[in-house]
This record gives sequence, structure tokens and C-alpha cells, in this order.
Amino acid sequence: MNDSSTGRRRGRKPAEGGGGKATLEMVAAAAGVSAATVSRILNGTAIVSDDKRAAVDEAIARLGYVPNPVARGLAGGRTLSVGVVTQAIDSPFYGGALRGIEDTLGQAGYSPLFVSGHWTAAHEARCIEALRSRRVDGIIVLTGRLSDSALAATARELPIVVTGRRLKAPGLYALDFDNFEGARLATEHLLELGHRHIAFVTGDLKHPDGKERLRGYRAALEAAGLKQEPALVTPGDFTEASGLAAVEWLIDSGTPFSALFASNDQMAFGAALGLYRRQLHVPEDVSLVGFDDLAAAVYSIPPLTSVHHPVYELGQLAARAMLQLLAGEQPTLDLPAPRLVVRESSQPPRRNPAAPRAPRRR
Amino acid sequence: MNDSSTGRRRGRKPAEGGGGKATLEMVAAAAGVSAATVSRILNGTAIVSDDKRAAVDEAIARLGYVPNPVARGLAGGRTLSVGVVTQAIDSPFYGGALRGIEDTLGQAGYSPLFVSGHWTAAHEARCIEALRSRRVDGIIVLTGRLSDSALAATARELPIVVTGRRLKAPGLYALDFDNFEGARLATEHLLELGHRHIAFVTGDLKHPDGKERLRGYRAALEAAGLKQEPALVTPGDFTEASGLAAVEWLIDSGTPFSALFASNDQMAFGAALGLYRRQLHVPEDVSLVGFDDLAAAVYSIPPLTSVHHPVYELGQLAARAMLQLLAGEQPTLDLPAPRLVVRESSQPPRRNPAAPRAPRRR
DNA sequence: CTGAAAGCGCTTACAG
DNA sequence: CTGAAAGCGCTTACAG
Repeated sequence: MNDSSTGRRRGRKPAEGGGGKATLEMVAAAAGVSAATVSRILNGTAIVSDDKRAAVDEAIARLGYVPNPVARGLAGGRTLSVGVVTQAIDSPFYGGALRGIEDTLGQAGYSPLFVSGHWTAAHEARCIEALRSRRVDGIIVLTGRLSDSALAATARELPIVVTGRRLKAPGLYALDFDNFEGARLATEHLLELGHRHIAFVTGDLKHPDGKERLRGYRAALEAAGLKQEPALVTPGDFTEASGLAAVEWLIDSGTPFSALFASNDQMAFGAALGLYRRQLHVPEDVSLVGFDDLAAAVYSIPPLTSVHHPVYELGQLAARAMLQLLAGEQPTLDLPAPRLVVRESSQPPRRNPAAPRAPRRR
Repeated sequence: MNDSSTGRRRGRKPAEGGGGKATLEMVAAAAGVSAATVSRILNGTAIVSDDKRAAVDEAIARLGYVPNPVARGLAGGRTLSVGVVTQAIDSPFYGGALRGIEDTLGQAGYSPLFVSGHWTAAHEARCIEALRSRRVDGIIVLTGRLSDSALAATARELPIVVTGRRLKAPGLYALDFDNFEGARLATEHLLELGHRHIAFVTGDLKHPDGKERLRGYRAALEAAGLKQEPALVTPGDFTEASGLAAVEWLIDSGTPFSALFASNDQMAFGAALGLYRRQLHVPEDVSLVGFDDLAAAVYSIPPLTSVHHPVYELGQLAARAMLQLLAGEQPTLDLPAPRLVVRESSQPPRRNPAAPRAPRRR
């Protein structure tokens, strides 16, 4: 072939592979139609005659054209991206949710923009500003510390999906997990095994999840007709370190307990280490139950009984709700009910189930 | 004040809070200068007289102006965003690196765009396309399966920083951790404790990290004058499940060993569960050493001796290198040397250090 | 030192 | 059904 036949002498090499140089205009020229028509075909905005459509499709394929989302964002006001405010990009808890969001959004042609809120309202507010300045089409907020009213306010500007709270506001959809029921289930499990002295490590009680889980624990005890022992409830903050500290505090306080329910798996892991250090065996000496059912629960020693928190589904649903909001629909999605995954860390108390036994040192 | 003095009658409410509606043009008008001047001040592109600068600063503050990165990207060709190809957004291993990248990039005004490559070259290639179509200014690739030549090729189009390999190419900077030395150190530690039968669980051997760690293990044995026992080397793939399977395989094969070195912590966790299931205690019966020093290593039972892999720093350095590449500089950064963190999972072998002991069932 | 103007690659009323 | 044209909010040669 003769290369003088092509007009691009000093042009960069023709586009192939995404991000190439082909533009809408080039496609339009190649197909012999206007740019507007190509745009309409791409967006399904209007009915176009079959032959033009075929010509355009062919041109797109031949040029390896990939629309430029940046230009799209400027012109159309939509960027096909949604911001995701997580608390820490490397959180073992939210990780699964991020994956669910990424998968679901990706299928719809949207990209997630992940930012870390670092568990402070000020930081989260800054994240939301940054996201808005990037012109995201909507924002998914995973829990966080922002006030309901702040969230509702920004929902007036662009669609918001928020997890971990119960909240109704225009332009906003809230997705909540039944933490109360989960904690109730876990406590009930221990009660059914015969435990009567069940220690509880709280989460951060400023956090709705923390509050609800404590409530669930108490409700189960009450339903069983047991009196609450304040000495068995020790404060934690959802970190491994606080679970470890809680166990040491409990043991040192001398209050007998045959089971321990931690408000999340991370604290349960910390608690397990604390028990190990004090030579108490799980589950022979103390039954241990966590909450969240992290991936690591399966490989903890012994494998941890835990309330399954469907984080991946949470991410999927949050993304789906966002897509619906973006499409002008009203989401009606809901999370599955909590269920307990029983593994090897819980069993009936050693001696007489009714007779509490003080952990002893060996 | 009389509101007829302002021209915006039906306009949306004035911008306040990021992402507001103020535009460059509005700032220019308010400050009595041209848009070009405002742009120059914002970008530090040219020297501007003090009084104009003051007027502009004031107008920006008053209007709560936030530049629109989308428009910026279209006009200037830069989006102030860099793509990050990780393998799984919720990887316990890469999580720290993502945080390092986010922190470092954020300080420089850049935003990361995280995408998951799912450990396949095809997927990663698609990620890179998607990222390029989003017009990122550069791409950081965390390990991955892409061929060196594919990476070098895309580095001709935009700056690339890649971790986990040794590679030189124009527009590309590679950041590698000394996996060989790390594995050598870990094995040496076990040898110094007196172990002579050290089992090894490999990582994915198609992966450079996997290969290097095996090499380090072998080098240490050789340096100690020990003959290699092929039966002690069992294949794994970096997952917990493969660590568990490896231990079962090892025990069932009847080959005696007093220590086990897994090519990463996740496999060490799996191995720990396998030992627990077979009633073998760590470290009394078997010493266990991992690699990577994940956050979870501190809370595993017993706390795991592991080669520290500075992932957060890795992320920071990768981002820093990208920033330098973007500024037209040639990075010369390097990762810290590996070091071993000794915890409670390793100790001298039970009996005579020189006499191998077959794990027994109890 | 500073403006006017063109242009980045698309979308979207507005008119056929 | 389809074009021509304006415009999204910036940046950047090009001229003073």
C-alpha cells in the first residue's frame, strides 16, 4: 500500500487501545455523519436510522474510539463517577464493601472514586468537597461521623447513599444492617449453650453500630430472665488493642465469666490474644463470639463464631441504590437479615452450665 | 441591601462549600482581571503584580471558588489524578500501600483512582485502558501480571511507576523490595535458633516475589552447609487455604520438621490453623515464621515472627516517584532493607536442636 | 505583566 | 431523524 494515501503525515499514531487519540469528530467524519449523531448513538439519546448507526459502529471499531469521560463530564455535567467515602482505604471491615461497590458500579460503566474519611466529621466533609469538586455524579458514604443533617443537606445537591444509619431525606437513601438483631442472636447462642455469665466488649458507643450491638446483648439477657451484670460490660472502640485491654481488665477485676461476646471481630481477635496470654483456652475455658465475620475469622485459632455481616452485599446494594437514584428511581433495597456463623470458638461451658466459673490462672 | 443590585435573579444560589458554582470567569469579573490572569495565579504559571494577586485572592475567598478539575483536565491535558492498579481493593497486603499512596498524592493535590486488576494480565490491561480513558496523568501498578514489555510500552505514553519488579525503561520507575534478603534473614533466624529441618511453603512461583523468597530460603540453607530436602518444600499460592493445605500435606508425608517458614503471612495463618488442627503447638512443637508482617501478625496466636515488608512506605515512595516523574525529574528512591520482627511464634526446637523430631499426633 | 481568542472533546437545546 | 452552533470551565500560545 502507498502511505501517501493517508492524510496523517505528522499526526500521532492512530488510536488503538483505550485512551487513544480518536475523537468523536474523527468518528463522525469517518462515518459521514455529524458529531451530534455519533453522540446520540453513543448515549442512546435518540432513534437513529439503521444505516447511519451501522456506519458509526464500524467507524468506532475501526478507529478504536473510546469516549473521553473528561469531556463528557464537562459538557454533559455527568462524569460517570461516584465518590465513595470510606473511613480507611485499608479497613479490613469495609474492604469487602469497596469490592462490592467497584464490581456493581463497573458493570454499569461507572467508576468509583475512593477517599478515606479517617473517622472524623471534618475529614469527611473535606472528602465530600473534594469529591464534588471532581464533579462526581453521586456519593456513597460508608457510615462515618457526619451528622444526619449535614448529609441531608448535601443530598439536596447530589444523590447520596449512606450505610449504617436509618435516615430519610430527599435525594438520599440509607442502608442499614440490623445490628441489634445480630447481637441478640449471638448472645442467644451463648445462652442456649448454657452460658450464664457472658462478658461483653462494647464498640465505640458514639457509633450507632456500637450502641445497637450493646442493646441486642442486653435484650437477649433480659429475654432469658437474667439480671444484667454491669461488671461484665467493658468498653472497647472496635480495635484489636481495645479487645485485648478489655480482657485483661475483666480478668483482673475477678468477675467470673464463661463466655465473651465482642462487638466486632477485630476486638474478638484482641480478646483471644488476651486470653491466650492469661493461659485461658478458647473454647474450653471461655467461649468467644465476634461480630462481622471478617475473612480472617475463618483462619483465627480457633475459627471464630461470629455474626455474619454481609459487607460485600452491602457494597453491591449501596452501588445499586446509587445507580437507581442516578436514574431518577426510588430505591427500595434492603440488606439480608443477620445470621450467626457458628465455628469452633463457642461451646457449652465446662462444668455445670448453671454454675459460673472464675477463670483461673495456670 | 437591595437585591436588584445583583444581576443573578434566577441564578442558582451562590457557591459556598466545595464544588460550588463559582467559575473562573466569575472570579475574574469580581477581581476586575481577565480569566487568563486568574488561571495563571492559580497555577503559578506567571509572575503577576501584587495588587492583582490580592484582588484575585480576595475574590476567590469571597466566592468560595474551587477550580473544576474536569475542565482543567480537558483544557490542560492534566487531570491531577493518578491511576493505581492494585490487585484487589480489599487486599490485606496492599491495603497499607494504598494508604501510603493516598496520603502522599493528596498532599500534592493529586487524587488516586484505584482499580482492581484481579491478578490477571487481561484484567490489568483493561484497567489501564479505563484509566487512560479517564485521562489520568500517570499510573502506579502494584505488582501484577503484566509483562515488562507491555508496561514499558504504555510508559511511552504516560509515566508509570511499578512495584515488585526490577525494570528499567524510559518514563517508568520500578520500586522493588529485597524479597531474597528477607527470606534469607527469616531462614537464618530459624537456623540460628537451632532448627535443622525447616519446612518452606512457597508462594506463587510464577510471581517474582514467590521465586525470590524461595531463593532466599535456599541460599540460607546452603550458607549453613545444610543439604536441601526437597520434601520440605511445599507449593502454595499466597492464600490462607494453601498454607493450611501445605501443612496437612507435610504432616501426612511424614517428613519431620521443627520449623515452618511460609512465603507470606496469609499462608502462615493458614499453616497455623493446620498445625492447631493436628494438635501441634506453635512454637513448642513447630516454630512458625511468615513474611510481610501484616497488621494481623501482631494479633495472631501466638503473635507471628515475620519479615517486615514496609508496604505503607512502598505506597509513599511509589507516589513520590510518580510525582517526580510528573515533574520531569528522574526518581532515585529506594525501599528500606528487609528486617525480621521476632515475636512469639519462633523459638529453639524442643529437644536436641541437632536431632530432628517428627511431629507426632496426640 | 496581562488580555483576547482559540481550543480541549463532548452534549444539548434549537431548528429543520 | 439529523445538523449547525453554542457552551461546559478551564489553559495556553499569541500578541501586546
